[in-house]
Amino acid sequence: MYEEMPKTYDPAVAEPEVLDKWLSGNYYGRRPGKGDCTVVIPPPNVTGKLHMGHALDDSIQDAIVREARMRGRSTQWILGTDHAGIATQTKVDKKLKSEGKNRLEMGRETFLDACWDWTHEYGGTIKEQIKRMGCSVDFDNERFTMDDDYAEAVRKVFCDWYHDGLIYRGKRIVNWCPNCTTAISDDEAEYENEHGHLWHLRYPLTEPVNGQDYIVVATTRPETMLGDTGVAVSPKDPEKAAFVGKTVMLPIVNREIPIFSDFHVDAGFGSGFVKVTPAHDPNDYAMGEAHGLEKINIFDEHAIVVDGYGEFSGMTRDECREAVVAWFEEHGLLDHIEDHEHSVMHCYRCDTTLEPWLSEQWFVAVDKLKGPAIEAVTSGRVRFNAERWKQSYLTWMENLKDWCISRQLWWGHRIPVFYCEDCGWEDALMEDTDVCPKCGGHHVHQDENVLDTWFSSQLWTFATQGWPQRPEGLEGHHPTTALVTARDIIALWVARMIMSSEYFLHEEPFHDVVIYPTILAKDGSRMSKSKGNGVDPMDLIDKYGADAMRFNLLSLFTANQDVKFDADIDKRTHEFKGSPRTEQARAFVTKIWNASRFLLMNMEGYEPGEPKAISDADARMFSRLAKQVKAVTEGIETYNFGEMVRNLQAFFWNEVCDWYVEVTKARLKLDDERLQAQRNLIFVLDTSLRLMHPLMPFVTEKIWDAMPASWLDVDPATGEAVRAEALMVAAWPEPEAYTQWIDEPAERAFELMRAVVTDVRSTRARYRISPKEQLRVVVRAHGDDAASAIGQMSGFAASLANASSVEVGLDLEKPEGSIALAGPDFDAYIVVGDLVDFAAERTRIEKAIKKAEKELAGAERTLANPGFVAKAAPEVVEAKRERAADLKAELDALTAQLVDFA
RNA sequence: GGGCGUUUGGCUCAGGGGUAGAGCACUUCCUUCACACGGAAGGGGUCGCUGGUUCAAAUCCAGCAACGCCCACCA
Repeated sequence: MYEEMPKTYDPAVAEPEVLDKWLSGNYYGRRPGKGDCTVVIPPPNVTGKLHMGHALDDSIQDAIVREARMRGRSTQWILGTDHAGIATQTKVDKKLKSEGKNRLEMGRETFLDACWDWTHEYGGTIKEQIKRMGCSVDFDNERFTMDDDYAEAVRKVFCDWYHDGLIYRGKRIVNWCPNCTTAISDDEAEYENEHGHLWHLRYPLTEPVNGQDYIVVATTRPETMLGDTGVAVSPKDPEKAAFVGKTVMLPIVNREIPIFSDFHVDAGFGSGFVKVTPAHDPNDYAMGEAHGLEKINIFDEHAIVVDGYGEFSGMTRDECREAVVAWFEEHGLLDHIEDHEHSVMHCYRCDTTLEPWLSEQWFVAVDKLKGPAIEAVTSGRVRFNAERWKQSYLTWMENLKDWCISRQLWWGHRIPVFYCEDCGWEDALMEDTDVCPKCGGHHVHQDENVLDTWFSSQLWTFATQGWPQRPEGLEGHHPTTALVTARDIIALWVARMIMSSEYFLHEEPFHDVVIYPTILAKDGSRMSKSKGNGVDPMDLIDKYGADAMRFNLLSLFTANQDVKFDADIDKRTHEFKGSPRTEQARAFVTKIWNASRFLLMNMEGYEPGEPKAISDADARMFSRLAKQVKAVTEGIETYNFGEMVRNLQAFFWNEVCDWYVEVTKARLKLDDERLQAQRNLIFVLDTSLRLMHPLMPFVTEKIWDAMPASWLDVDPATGEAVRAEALMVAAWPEPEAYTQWIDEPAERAFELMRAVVTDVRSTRARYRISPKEQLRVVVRAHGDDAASAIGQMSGFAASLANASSVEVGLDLEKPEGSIALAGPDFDAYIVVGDLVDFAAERTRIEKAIKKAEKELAGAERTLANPGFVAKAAPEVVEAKRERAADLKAELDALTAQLVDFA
């Protein structure tokens, strides 16, 4: 028992021990149960480390899963990682470069081996970190998006969609990263505002219009003029109407290009003339399509100007821009330059400026997928928490455009489309082939592209559970319970999971989408590597323990869209200095430990038995406990962690430790009450530990190890105590089983006793009377209820207030040399002898009178308002009347007291 | 441009039509046999501004302001 409990709780020692117990006990995997709780972890990048977002995400999920497990549901928290195509390939590229190698020289096969090596080397990190947090994920069933069976699922999805006509190939403008040399999706592109210029260039007209022999176009990207194939004006711009149908002679390349009108053009911007470069701008592409313009690609895959443009060929975008501007200036065609701020797209991986680039890509047609995915949410089959995210999702979904899924990478799921060079046959296949099924030729090759990483992660809820090979694996476990994730991947991931699940399984992938707030740095800025203001969750665990970190993070989880994390980071070294709130959470962990330790020190002679209220102090404690059981259960199941966690802390610290344990100390010394007091205490402690376990699993488990069986462990049929192997698999306190304890009168009675104690304590503080000096206390109750409630607990009051006696009655006289404190329910007289400071008491009473008069005046004004009496709810009116009566009683008492101190 | 969020004591934030809350910080007292990572008692706010709805507004509505986020995007 308590001998096993060291005086101070050291998470660094205890947490690994507890972890061993859980892992060796095999509690993490799925067990049969009543009801299901399946949760998939949002797959972190295989190369990643846990960041604060993950730490919060995983704390929430673990709380959900642990509570469900204790409630007897069949739980599985599926662990897995994502191959993260671009991210991994970029890192492996970098590593190879540092070794003087490059992937083009080594070839695809060797490069993929290098990627696998990298994966194996770094893949374990995140798993260990998740383990260290205490997350009860199923470590024996780990998934990876590049596993063979997962790859088969990805391939099936591709082939099915290909054959169902949802996947097509086309030449489109895509966001091209010239550094990663791949297309990336719109969602992976990031806009950044940049200070640039608006160059006004003169394009000579082939024949003058209204006496003008040139027009001026305005552009932020003069280098793209080499690929211009038209000039557009706004149809709403009457001044430009005369130019429509004319042509200009494009300088440098001497191409005659038409002027036309198109709604894309804003007459008010720039010069009103827009140069149109269909191959290098999405809007221009659309205009080019509409007006049948040629699409001329002037850049290669590295954004170098291609051959055929003389001196400009071979230049980078920046060089070319400079050279083109210089050329225009030289030839007197540079009209003028304006400063101009505009947003520029950057690659989310390498931050290179993206080039809108015309290339052959694979797309998913989303028209057929959208409808069911929208319906899943509008019908309520998928609920967003907080609900406000529902609208973002629907808006995004409604504006969804076809999804570019091909990436010009090597690391990833290769597109399973095969081409015959002999007869032109093409098909998507589940099995590789090198023979053409149509002509029998041997010149068959596979598409070189790989799939967007999100294409594989969209299958996460079902491909991790055996789809399509073992559909029975999903039985009862899909849809999954909840998806807990960050709001920035609602579109990227959540939406696509819903689309694919609806398509292949005709059901939603999860019932609840829980969006947690973004964790910002202390000053409200984003945590980022470049700023060095990020916090490593492992630093928090090192310093405060996993429980403290989890508890603090959960207390931050409200419906807010972001929260500031109070960590101090050294500005120079980026070293983590501390987090006051986490420190406070650790203090709470210590508090739980010490309170438990105290109880276990007093368990001599204990035997398990039924908790019984032998006073209102017990009854009130059990009542508060019952309410807490309900609040915690509902809090977890409705994902209201912030509020629930704060209330639970206040409950345990204030109600259990500060009042109940203190009240009970005296009773542990009484032979005839000791056993029942022990039983009651253990019952309250055991229930509390179970409630706190999903939030702070380590310390609660560790304490539970040292605890004797409580009434919760007693089998009602046999009367035998049967303790579970571990708290994490012990039974949850079910709210219905606790409602019998709710006792409002006892709670009110206890408040009266508490008020007496507080009166004595504040008087003591005011008169600087040593806590060691016993005081005589007389309580004149204002009614039978108060008299009996306080009378019943006067022993407690005496011990808590260190009073020699607490005398309670209806008609007691104020003793000589006493201070009087008036309240609505009783007057308390505290005998301080000749210490009484008449002037000070007068001041205090006058202050109290003023306060009471002010409130009474307000209450009477309200009661005098006919509208209030007529329209307010009857119970509100009644409450107000009672309050007014109480205030009057208090005022009478105060006024009477004032006389004594005249 | 569209959408969203925030604005409450020195700090960080809860709450939410009917007498302003917590933690930290602050003041005073207490090392009494679970805990000083503790206990007790205190001080401190006209809940961003302006209107409106209501018997009653910090709370609901509208407008405004400041700050922040997301989406779209101007060649």
